[in-house]
Amino acid sequence: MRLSQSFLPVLKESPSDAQIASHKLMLQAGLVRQTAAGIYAWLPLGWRVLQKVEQIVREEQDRAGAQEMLMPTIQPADLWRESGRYDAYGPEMLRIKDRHDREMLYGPTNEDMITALFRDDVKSYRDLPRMLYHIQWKFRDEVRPRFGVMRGREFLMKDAYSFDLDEAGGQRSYYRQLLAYLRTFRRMGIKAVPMQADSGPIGGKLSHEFIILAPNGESEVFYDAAVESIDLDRPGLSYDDDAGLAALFNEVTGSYAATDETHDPARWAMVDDKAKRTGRGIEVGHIFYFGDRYSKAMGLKVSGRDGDMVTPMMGSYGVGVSRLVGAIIEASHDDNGIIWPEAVAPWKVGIVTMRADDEATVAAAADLYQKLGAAGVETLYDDRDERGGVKLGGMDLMGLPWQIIIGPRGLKDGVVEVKNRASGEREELTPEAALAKLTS
RNA sequence: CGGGGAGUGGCGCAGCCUGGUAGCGCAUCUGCUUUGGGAGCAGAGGGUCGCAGGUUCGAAUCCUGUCUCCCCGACCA
Repeated sequence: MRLSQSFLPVLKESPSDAQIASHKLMLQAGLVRQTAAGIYAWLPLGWRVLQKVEQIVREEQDRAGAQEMLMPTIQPADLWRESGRYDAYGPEMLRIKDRHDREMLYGPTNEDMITALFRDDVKSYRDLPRMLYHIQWKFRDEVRPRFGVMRGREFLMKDAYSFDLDEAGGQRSYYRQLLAYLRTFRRMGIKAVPMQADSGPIGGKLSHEFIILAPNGESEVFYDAAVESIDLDRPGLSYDDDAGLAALFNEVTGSYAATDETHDPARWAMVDDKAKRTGRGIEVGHIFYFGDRYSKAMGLKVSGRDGDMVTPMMGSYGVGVSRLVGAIIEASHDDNGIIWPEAVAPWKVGIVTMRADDEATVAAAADLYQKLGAAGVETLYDDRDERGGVKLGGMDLMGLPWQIIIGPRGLKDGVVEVKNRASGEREELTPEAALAKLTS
């Protein structure tokens, strides 16, 4: 992408609305614009990142054996009456009426709908187990949205649902998602710690939330460093290996990890002092096993092996996709701007010309831009007629992992500068060497 | 929902107390000079001061109502 032809509005000062780093940076670097309280438009830069995050989530769900589908944002109220949640769900649910005065709502989640869909077409134990997911916008009319996209009213969420014949099967599905989540967050280049969670109003026995550590996190966290070093690539750990999955689960639950809500000082005291880790965190995922809570209420039954009717056991597994974008920034930035982990960066490389009026500079930049593109490296080329400093500041703010800085001074010696955003390291390389380095 | 704060060119703000017809920085546009970490000079464009009433000869400014946004708390992916 050539910056001169793009819509990437970067602000010199950050709007006064924003309070925390990620929110400020998202506005300043032009990722989002607020449309109403807790509702955001995603501009090209933010949208690219959001899609990267979404794609990682999607790939890991697919690997775990879940099938993607798409359910609507608008749902009929009657669906929620069936599960008994329509009246139970508070004012966070956005209730609307269509022109025929039918009661509708903008979905805050989809357990009810998926249960109905599954019920209507699945009749036999042979069709179980199944795991389904979709990535869709949700709306929860929070009393007080804040922190930008981390606590918005409208948000993009991946929610998966598992259907199993019995509790053991449900547990297996849960373990699979646990592994999928650990792999998902690791791929994004962030540290997300699984913590035993209170399963809350949904009810159920198994529940974990995944917390990204960030100084501005909403809750305080306490955990044993051992949970950070779980090997996810070891032999025997696969989605088809029950023993391996169970071992993983034991490893996760065997180490103390809790937020302030569930913190147990007595158990905490038993953790080795050297392994104790505390800090603040942001919840980016939550997995639940809730058994027959919805299947029972909504009459989901299948014929069992012996001809009897069986009520499937369910679980649901959420990832706050849009929230993750904010959370990643919260966990990865400095005074100059965002520092994207490469896996979610909007572009891998940014090219800056220090002198847009120097022919050799522009030619070298255009050549590198073309070659990087041909090699499949996502590159943003700042070809604007701006001063070097302005462009460098912009690059730092936008946080692309690599910058190639090209100017007459270096070209005189046949080199360009390659800068790593995260470490700040700079190297002077020939354009060919720079190309080789960034395409390898 | 309780408590606090704010709405004035695109962004950040001053002006309001003590009414007299709107200003500053940045951004934008034009020209010239500049050019390796957010340039200088000269000029230009852009605002019914959130909205609605009221007081007054006159309202950004005073009064009433209303909407929106932000912050703290309670609540949440």
